[in-house]
Amino acid sequence: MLLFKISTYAIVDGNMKIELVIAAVALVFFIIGIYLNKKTLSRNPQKKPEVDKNKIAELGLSKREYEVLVEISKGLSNKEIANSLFVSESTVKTHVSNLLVKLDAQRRTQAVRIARQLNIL
Amino acid sequence: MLLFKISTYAIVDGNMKIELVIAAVALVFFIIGIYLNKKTLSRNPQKKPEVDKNKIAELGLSKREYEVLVEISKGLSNKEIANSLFVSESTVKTHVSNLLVKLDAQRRTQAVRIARQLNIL
DNA sequence: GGAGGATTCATACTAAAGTACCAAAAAGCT
DNA sequence: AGCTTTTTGGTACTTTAGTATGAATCCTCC
Repeated sequence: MLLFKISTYAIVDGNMKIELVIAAVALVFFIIGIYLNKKTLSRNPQKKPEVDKNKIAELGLSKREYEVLVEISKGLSNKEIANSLFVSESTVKTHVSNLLVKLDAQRRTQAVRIARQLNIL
Repeated sequence: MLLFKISTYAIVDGNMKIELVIAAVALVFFIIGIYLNKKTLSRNPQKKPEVDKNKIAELGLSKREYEVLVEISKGLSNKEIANSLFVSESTVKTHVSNLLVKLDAQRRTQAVRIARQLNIL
């Protein structure tokens, strides 16, 4: 609107060709159109697959169980997970077992797949 | 440009307010700007994480080995993979072993993770 | 038609994963 | 403090995964 007013004044002053003024205004608004459009599109660019905390709670996954799940998805063995979480391998196995039941999975690989589909990874 | 010419003629006919003409032209080009921008952005909308066939070849993964890899990523056991590919479990094990070496993975879960990072899944 | 990779399968073995069951701390909650 | 869930860990066991090795068949390419 401001730009529009300015262009109007330019005409009132009136020593330029009208076509030029129109061309200039058109160009300016053309660019503004592109600019605004790009901005709105980049504001929410991609629906980032964020971790769905609600679903985690819904499944009854405890904090520790979820941590183990994350480590599994990294491809770690039970022993490696035990080290990274500072617990025994027995503990990890317990968590894994419970986790598989809650995710309705038979294997850890399947657990990862299901977890991905549920957007909790 | 066509639109521009038309608007010029309208002025030559000259019985409308100049401000209105400018406003109209501005609006039209504004919309055109948005439209064109949206079109170019939707032409290549999202860099879809497509399977990188080159990388598969680069790793020396055979057709069958890759198929096994895909089944692994679905969370299937060796026995289940054997059934789905109509081969024995022994064969699957062979493929898995070779596949792990080529992907430089120690476990199938790790293979899946690496494969994802390489965009071959 | 022979060379070589791919696919198939087997046996025998080791390692890892997973189950079942139990039980003691630790942490939260009211 | 008392109750509940979580976290921890153990033993014992079964199952699955993975390795090593060897070998037959199939396919393709030259």
